[in-house]
Amino acid sequence: MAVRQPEHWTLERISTPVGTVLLVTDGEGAVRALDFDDYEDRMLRLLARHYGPVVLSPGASPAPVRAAIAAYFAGDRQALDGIAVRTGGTEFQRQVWAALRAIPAGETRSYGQLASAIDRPKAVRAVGLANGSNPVGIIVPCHRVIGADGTLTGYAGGLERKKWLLAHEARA
Amino acid sequence: MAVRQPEHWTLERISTPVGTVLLVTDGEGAVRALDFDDYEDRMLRLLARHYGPVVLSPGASPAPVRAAIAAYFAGDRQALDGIAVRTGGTEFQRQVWAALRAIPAGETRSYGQLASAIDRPKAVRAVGLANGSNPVGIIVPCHRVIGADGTLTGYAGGLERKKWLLAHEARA
DNA sequence: CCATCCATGTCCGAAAACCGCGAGACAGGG
DNA sequence: CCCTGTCTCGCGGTTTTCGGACATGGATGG
Repeated sequence: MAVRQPEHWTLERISTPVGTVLLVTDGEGAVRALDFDDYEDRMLRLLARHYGPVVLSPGASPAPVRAAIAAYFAGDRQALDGIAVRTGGTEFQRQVWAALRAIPAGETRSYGQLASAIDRPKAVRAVGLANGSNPVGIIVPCHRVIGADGTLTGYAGGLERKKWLLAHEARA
Repeated sequence: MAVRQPEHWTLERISTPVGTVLLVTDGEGAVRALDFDDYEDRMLRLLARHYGPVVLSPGASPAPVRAAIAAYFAGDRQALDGIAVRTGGTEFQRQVWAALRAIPAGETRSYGQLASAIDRPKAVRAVGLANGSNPVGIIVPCHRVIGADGTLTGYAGGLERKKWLLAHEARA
């Protein structure tokens, strides 16, 4: 690792029914990270790993992004679909995260199904790992992946939130 | 490791008495790398390590830099002193490389002396290593460092070139 | 004079550990 | 039987850890 121009991005704290979230957007308005504020250190660690030194300045996110998030929590399940997201990560992780966005709100998939979707039917645990290191929570819906037997298994923000999000998407 | 805006720099091939050299300069005219063309792959590897993906476009270097290099080979020993150099690397490596530029042309230092110069008298081998991974040959004069007993020891461009450069600086 | 040992920072490759899984085997309880 | 819970094991990408190599040189002991 070494010296490199640090990235300069914007950080906004947004209050939601599942708690305050941290939203990081870049100079072009794309979302780089979204996490819960009680896991702030993890988010920072992840950003550092993917991009090296990063400078975050508190400030307002692009209006379309804020609007989409508000709409989602207000009940518009598909409001997040149009948001531009840009991530680091390995080729494999990007594939997994891309596949996540293809799961429609209101539905779920098992880890195995997801693995098959990216043509690596046996890389089931690896998919779990990649899922767990998704830097853009909620928008990239890692919460829509559950165990083959229907168990919620795990969630980086706590199972309560996973449950809430799934219920929210089911009722809307 | 991961995605990151690639840097865009200029690459020029320059013919010299010690063979063709590759000169990389950034948008602000600072030298980022200089190596011999028979070690091109090593230079690219080093750039990649320090900066991540880098795009090099063949083109002319800034006039002052070219002039300085020409003057140096024509016999003006101190012509390289004013050239702006910017490097990656760890804190330790940067200290070593900075100390190198302080060695006047026509003189040499031992690895031990160099180590003492940066206040780490025992980090002798480490200095050797840092020396060997100097990305900016000739301008940052790693060739002016020799063994405590006067042996030339090693040089990333081959001992012949080290010998030639030292003789050149001695005779001018 | 020669052989050995050690300090020191960094890189690189190999190996091991880690897991947000899931299928199959088995034992109990109704 | 059927359903459930528990255990075991293989899966595969990523991260972490560890050990060696090195552009040296001074001290020590034969």
